[in-house]
Amino acid sequence: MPDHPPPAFVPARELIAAHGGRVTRTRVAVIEALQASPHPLSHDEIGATLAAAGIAHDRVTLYRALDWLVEQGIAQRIAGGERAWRFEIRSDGEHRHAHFHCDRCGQILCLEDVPAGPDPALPAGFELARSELVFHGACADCGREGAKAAKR
Amino acid sequence: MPDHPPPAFVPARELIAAHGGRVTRTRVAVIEALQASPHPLSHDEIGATLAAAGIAHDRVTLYRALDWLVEQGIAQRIAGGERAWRFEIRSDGEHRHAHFHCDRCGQILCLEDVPAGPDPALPAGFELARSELVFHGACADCGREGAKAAKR
DNA sequence: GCTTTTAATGCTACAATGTTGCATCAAACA
DNA sequence: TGTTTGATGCAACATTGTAGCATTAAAAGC
Repeated sequence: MPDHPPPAFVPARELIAAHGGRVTRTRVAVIEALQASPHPLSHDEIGATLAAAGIAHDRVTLYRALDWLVEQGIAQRIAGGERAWRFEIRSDGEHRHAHFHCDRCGQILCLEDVPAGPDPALPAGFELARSELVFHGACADCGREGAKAAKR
Repeated sequence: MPDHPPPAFVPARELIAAHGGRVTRTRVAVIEALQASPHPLSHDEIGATLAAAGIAHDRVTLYRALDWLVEQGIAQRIAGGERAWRFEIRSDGEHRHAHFHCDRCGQILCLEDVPAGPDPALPAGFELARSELVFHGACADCGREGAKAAKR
């Protein structure tokens, strides 16, 4: 179903070094996991990926690695329908796009074709840093099964 | 700063009864708190309002009261920059508008003039339930103080 | 290659937010 | 007024995220 033409990503090691950070197992693995995924990943999912790759890691370390990536502009956060954040890699020059959150399975996917929209006219004194456009509903897989236990 | 012309809200008791729910202190107070606020309130803020009004309440009860309001379409959730949800009353027939989240003070306010935008063309099989357009940055108050401890 | 420096890591402990189960209470209705 | 059952209040727990600090190892200098 993911129909992304895989972008030519900058190698993780270069990306990290270019931002003046130390190239560590954790960071490399996190970036590669994000790059390999067609949709934004949660902290939990990334942790599972690292574990599957046999890379020992601590919950806190992962939080901090992700914080650093966001801080550096390498990755970005998307607020899903739950409390947890999702993360996706920020390909340089890529346009900001909207996201779709499936309220049943919780999956978030990128709507590459839907731009995040124009900047609004904000009241005086307000500074705009970024915008988030998230659509909610049921994805094709969940929608087919009819309205089952759709909470929230 | 809030420049809302206060909408003529349906009295809380009627609103609850119209949805087939029991008219309880908690629900009435929650609805009135939301109706009185110019911006979406967090669970915590609502709890504080109830406490200030001398209405005994339990954390869980408040969660459930809010769940019910959302379920009934009386209120709606907005995902802020933190984990916690914000709630606002849904005036009937009101247009969906965007929100602004101040990354410094955490406040969310309504951008009444900014529509939530047109529905996107979703892949086949997808069902759209609602959309959320949230802008992030610094509000006028926080922006004036310059970039202090602006994390995330 | 070896040493030094300090950024990252991995613990532990904790805070905040939200959920589940169940006994009790009280709103609505006869 | 009594009955029914939706709503509440409590306790216990789950999840997500943060703070402090000792230890490790990446990178730079020798």
